[in-house]
Amino acid sequence: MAVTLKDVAARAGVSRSAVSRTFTEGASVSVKTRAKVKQAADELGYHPNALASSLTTGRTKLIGLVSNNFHNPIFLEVFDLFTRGLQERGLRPLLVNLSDETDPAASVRMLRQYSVDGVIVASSTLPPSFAEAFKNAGMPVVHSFGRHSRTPDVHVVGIDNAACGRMAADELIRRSYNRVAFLGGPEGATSTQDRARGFLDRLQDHPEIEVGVSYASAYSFEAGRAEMARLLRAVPAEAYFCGDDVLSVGALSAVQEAGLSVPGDIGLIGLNDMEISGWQNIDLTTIRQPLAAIIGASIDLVVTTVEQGMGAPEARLFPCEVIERGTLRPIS
Amino acid sequence: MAVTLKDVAARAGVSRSAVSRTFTEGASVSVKTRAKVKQAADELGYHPNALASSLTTGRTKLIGLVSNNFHNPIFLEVFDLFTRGLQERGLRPLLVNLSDETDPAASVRMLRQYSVDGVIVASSTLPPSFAEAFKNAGMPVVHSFGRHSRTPDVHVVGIDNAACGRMAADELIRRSYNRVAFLGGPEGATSTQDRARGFLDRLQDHPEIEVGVSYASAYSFEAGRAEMARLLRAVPAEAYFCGDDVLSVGALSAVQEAGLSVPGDIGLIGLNDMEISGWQNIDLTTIRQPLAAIIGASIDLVVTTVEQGMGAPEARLFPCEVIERGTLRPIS
DNA sequence: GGTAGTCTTGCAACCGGTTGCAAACTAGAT
DNA sequence: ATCTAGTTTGCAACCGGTTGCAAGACTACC
Repeated sequence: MAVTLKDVAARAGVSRSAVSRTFTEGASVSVKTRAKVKQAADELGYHPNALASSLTTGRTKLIGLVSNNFHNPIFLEVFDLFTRGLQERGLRPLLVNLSDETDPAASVRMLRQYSVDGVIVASSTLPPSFAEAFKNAGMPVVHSFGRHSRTPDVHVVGIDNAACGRMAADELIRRSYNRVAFLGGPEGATSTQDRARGFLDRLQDHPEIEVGVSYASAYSFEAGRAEMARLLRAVPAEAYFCGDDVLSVGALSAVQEAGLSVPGDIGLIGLNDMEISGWQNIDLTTIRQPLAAIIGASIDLVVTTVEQGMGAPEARLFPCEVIERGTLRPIS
Repeated sequence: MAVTLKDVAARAGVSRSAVSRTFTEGASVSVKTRAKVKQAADELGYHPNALASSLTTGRTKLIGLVSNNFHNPIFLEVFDLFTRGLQERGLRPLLVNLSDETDPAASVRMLRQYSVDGVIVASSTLPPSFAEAFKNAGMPVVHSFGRHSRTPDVHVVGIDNAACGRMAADELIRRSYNRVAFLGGPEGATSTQDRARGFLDRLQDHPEIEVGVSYASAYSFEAGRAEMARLLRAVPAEAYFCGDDVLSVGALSAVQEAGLSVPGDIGLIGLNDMEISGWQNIDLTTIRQPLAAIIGASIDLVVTTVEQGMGAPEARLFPCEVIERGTLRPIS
């Protein structure tokens, strides 16, 4: 059925090696031979089998793309950028969904069986041990959206979550809110921990401002809505920094359902700047993660790790910016 | 670096064939040998290389998952369901993003190079020729969310778009709207054409109702918003059937920006029931596609095609249901 | 103990490529 | 025409597995 090297070789009247070399960058073939081979290949519709060649070259050009975030709309953008970025570099994403997994072992095994060249773990909720499991199995790995650490064990690309927390605090301080709070994602997520830390740190300099902290059970609309509804039953803060846009939208919904207005009664600032946040009927003030830069850097990093081996684990962090829309009151 | 058959064979004191057979379902190995091999394999941390074995077996367990829909939130759910469904069956999704592609040739070549066992084209906007290109290259293929046709050229799984159009029309008729309209996606998308057809067909039975049709330039929030804004500058209909939820939300935004209310001034019914549509601050009345059923059937179909070859092309269509929320006026 | 039938096993060839090596060829210099 | 250096080429071994085949081991039965 499929056309192989041998067929092309026979048709072009050359050896199999000649055909192989014709399709190998930088191999030694004469112009004449190459032309003969090319023509025979075209006539037969031949294309080299990437998997067969991976056997000898040790490269599959397959990159495992591992995530557990299939409910946060931001991840559709993430997948879009990853797949395009990888494709542009001639790499193929092998997608692994570990929504239900708590143990990396199965994924490690699977990606080893497919001899992926490298692995990108794209998640802000998976613990560092996941990425490390891949590293320990000898695979080049990058943790995107992972935790910033001074001494990372694997390459990490993302944002400085604590800095974002401070940025959110500054934004609320500038707008003279007197009672503010952090509405985080799951308490166990490192991203939430770091954002909370930065937020609270900065507010320590302002003892006149009252500060609260609470956590939603997940990074999801429903969790944000439920937590805000709970908060509204007591005396709510004047403004909330939500640990993620999807939480913000949930919170926004709860506030509106309670008959209160945003930003009139309660101010909200999120984090991520997902596409939906810019929709005019959401119009969320938020902190934008430079997604494209993060993903570009993740791919670069995994590629150089594949090519040159892993040097010292690196943390590449990108600065965020406040996107001002309509959910915080204006600066007075 | 990696542990191979040979290493295990040496350690267990058996031939390579024995090791291979130990890991092959239904092969003939004695209990004793199997035990020896298993132990040696465990000690060495051996796992068979899936790609190497694919060379002889002709099966990679790789399924190409091809899409161009990376901006409609519904597709995050789609990817979630596909990846989980494939994983459960021991298959791996190789993701192909052809957002910018107009020509299937490159994707066909690439998926052939990786010897995928089958291909799933998941898109309601790609023309049938894309799926056919894979079929013509000899790959088992299923077009999910593709066009229903009495004589399909490839397997198609999805919904009966014309029936959905009729369903939307019925819903508007039941609510006694006198001036209704279809607000479609891109005019070239088969899904939009069919939905329009069903909608208009049904309304032909009601000559007393005034009917309009217009098209947004894409299945996107912004396109829906722009088109609705344009419509509002003239005399708008009383209720719109939007060809997709993401269009509906855009339209909703435009209506609200114009200072009008939904469903007070204008009614909206969408199609898809994406997660966001259920968010309380969107609360969109819509027609739900049974996503899980469609995706399950797509996987089943591609699997049986891989195993038994492609019989007559089949169209599996699933019924939709109206999800009543808050964007149509109550039945009077 | 002998024999037929069934299991198990290793050999060797093969899947579709790549690559080190040495032979064959080419071109240039003398 | 001869020699040298550099290219091009095919052979054969290899990547990590699978599998048809025939020989060897085992079981059961007479």
